[in-house]
Amino acid sequence: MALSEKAQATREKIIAAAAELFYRNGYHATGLDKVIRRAGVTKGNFYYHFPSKEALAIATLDWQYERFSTEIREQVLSRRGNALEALLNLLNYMAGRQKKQHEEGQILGCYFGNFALELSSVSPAVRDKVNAVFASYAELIEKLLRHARKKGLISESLDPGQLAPVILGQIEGAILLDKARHQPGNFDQSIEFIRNYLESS
Amino acid sequence: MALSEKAQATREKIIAAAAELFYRNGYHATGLDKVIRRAGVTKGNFYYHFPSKEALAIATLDWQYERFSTEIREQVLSRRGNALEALLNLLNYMAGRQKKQHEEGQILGCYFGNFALELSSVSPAVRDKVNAVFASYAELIEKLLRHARKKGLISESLDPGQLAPVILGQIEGAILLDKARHQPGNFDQSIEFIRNYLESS
DNA sequence: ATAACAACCGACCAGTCAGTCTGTCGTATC
DNA sequence: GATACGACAGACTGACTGGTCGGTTGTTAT
Repeated sequence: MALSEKAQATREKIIAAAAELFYRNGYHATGLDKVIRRAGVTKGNFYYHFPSKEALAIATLDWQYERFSTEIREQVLSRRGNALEALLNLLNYMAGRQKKQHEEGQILGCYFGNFALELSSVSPAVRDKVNAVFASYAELIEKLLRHARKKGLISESLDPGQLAPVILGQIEGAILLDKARHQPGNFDQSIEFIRNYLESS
Repeated sequence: MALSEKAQATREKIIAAAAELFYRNGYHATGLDKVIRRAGVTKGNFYYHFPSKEALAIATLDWQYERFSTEIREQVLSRRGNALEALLNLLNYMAGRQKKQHEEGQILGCYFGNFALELSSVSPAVRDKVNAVFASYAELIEKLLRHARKKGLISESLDPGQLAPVILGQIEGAILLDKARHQPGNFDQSIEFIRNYLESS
């Protein structure tokens, strides 16, 4: 088990390096050699841990999902406030990430959205994984909307089940536009729009 | 000029082949050899017309923009109806394209959105081009909203300049989600949402 | 006829791609 | 001390990458 811990650390080093490079340059534009050099690992070692580059991609998706989920849980959902505030805090938190990236040089977008567009028409495995991630986030939004509705924070006429994917799509689209524009702004505007819609329907 | 016409035809053959392959498999996943084989053209001929693969990508973006713009103009905007109906027709027309793709096998998404996410953090030239395309579409939406507002079809309280990018983002996001889900549906739901919002604000 | 040039041909290049293979090292078990 | 195995090393493969280059064609102007 002592060795297994070291192996686990190696595995994570590879995933972390790959996630960074995939995020920055895209999947196809990132060679395996770059990944293993950055991870400080050899070819043989890589293929001991992963059967293929595609498997690595999926591992990074799982890893990022896990990281991002706990980040949200700790930084956003743990804060006190009602369900509607929690939802808006979540959106603002993500917008803040965008802005931070912009200050650091460039907006890299949504890790899952990037993979969705680059690979989902070419790799079913990646598509399924990305899809599961989106479904999970839509579910979170739906849950918050349901709570908000139950507490009377948003109108009874709003359908959380229908609204949640719309909001998720709005977010992904705003991130895409901000990445293309190389400047944040669409995201904030979308949040403002959603907030206004939810509060005045 | 007779030769120039033939050369122009060759150039367009290359662009058409590349656009199809880039759309289907992505930019990096598409080798130049595949492009020239599909276009029925040789390597030398290709590099006579284009200085690089990146330049080809930009040419396809221009080409697709031109094609799609005239398609919209002829199929959607020429039909009679007020500005609000025109906007909704436009959205429904795009949703119809999605559905057709789905019936043909798989949803390929938005050509510009795909490039935006795969290349805009890596190629400034592509980013600028995609950005110009988005700006143009946002402008079209804004124009329709302004007309609709002037005619009293939508509320005075709605700001076309702010709303247009939000709607564009909503569309791009819905397409992304549909592509990831391998199934249309989000697009229609988004249209329904937008329609409802515009008519009842 | 010939010169000039636009358009095209395809062999070739160095480099990179994902992936394979043989082998080694350290540790744990017997 | 031998055996076994998990973890790693890295040279190597063949296919493919984007891109180059010397040469050929077809047409047009002189």
